Amino acid sequence: MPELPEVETITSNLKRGTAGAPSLIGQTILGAHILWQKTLAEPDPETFQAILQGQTIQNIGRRAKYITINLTESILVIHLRMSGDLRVEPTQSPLNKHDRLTLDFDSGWRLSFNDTRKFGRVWLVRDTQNLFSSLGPEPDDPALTPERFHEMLKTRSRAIKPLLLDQHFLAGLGNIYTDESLFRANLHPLRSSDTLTLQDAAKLLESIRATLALGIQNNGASIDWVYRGGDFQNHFQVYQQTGSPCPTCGQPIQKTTVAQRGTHFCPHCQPLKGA
DNA sequence: ACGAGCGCCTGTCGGC
DNA sequence: TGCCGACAGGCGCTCG
Repeated sequence: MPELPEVETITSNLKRGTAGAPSLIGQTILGAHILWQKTLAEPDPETFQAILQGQTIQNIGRRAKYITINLTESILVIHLRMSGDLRVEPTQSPLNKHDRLTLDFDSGWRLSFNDTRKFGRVWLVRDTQNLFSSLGPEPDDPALTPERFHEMLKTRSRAIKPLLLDQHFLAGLGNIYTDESLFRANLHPLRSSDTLTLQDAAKLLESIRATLALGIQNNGASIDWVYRGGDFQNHFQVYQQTGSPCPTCGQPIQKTTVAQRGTHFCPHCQPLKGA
């Protein structure tokens, strides 16, 4: 499910609260329930429960596609992977199908990690250094200038789509926002990264930022049965638009496979140069 | 350094 | 209707 905009939406909902649930800031943890063992990456279940007990949520944030929940003495880190979701509901309400891990708070509310495909992971750590040290920059980092981005692209010789999907290169993009960003930048998904000019790099960076901002503005994208509440799927220009006319030129959008991922693009607006 | 293939999982959809 | 393969918003691993 989630790429940066969806994770950002979920994070800010937890932090600010919603119409149906309070903010988690200030809530104290009574206990944890682990319903699927492999969801907990570290530490072991006993240590996890013992450490969490009695800790209070101080802050909630996001780094790349990770959600960070700062507690009194530890940090709870959550990655939703493909199908994960976080829900805040009354402790008395029945568990949902595919709930994998839950936290009960003293306020009578519960945070549940629901994850159909069981790919999601939860860590409880002292600090996030080990988890985050190899991540690329956030796309909206002001230090990421067009010149710097151009340098990063030039030092690699890789098809641009798999490179953008690589979280060690740039953090936050997934399949949807990569396809949409490349379309906006008029770049073919197989274009080799070291052939981009400074102008290409600047346009790509601007396209990534605009696409992510639009995604966040629309609370992310809701597709299939997984994530609900977002509207960005109504703004897709190429993703899942196979055969539909390109919004710019009218030629049919094509679908191929790049890096084992479904890839949507306009062959006319995104011609392949320097593959 | 790079890309391909696969594993991890459950659910949905289209074709027959 | 039922079965079966393809596919799905992610990512870490091995291999060549």
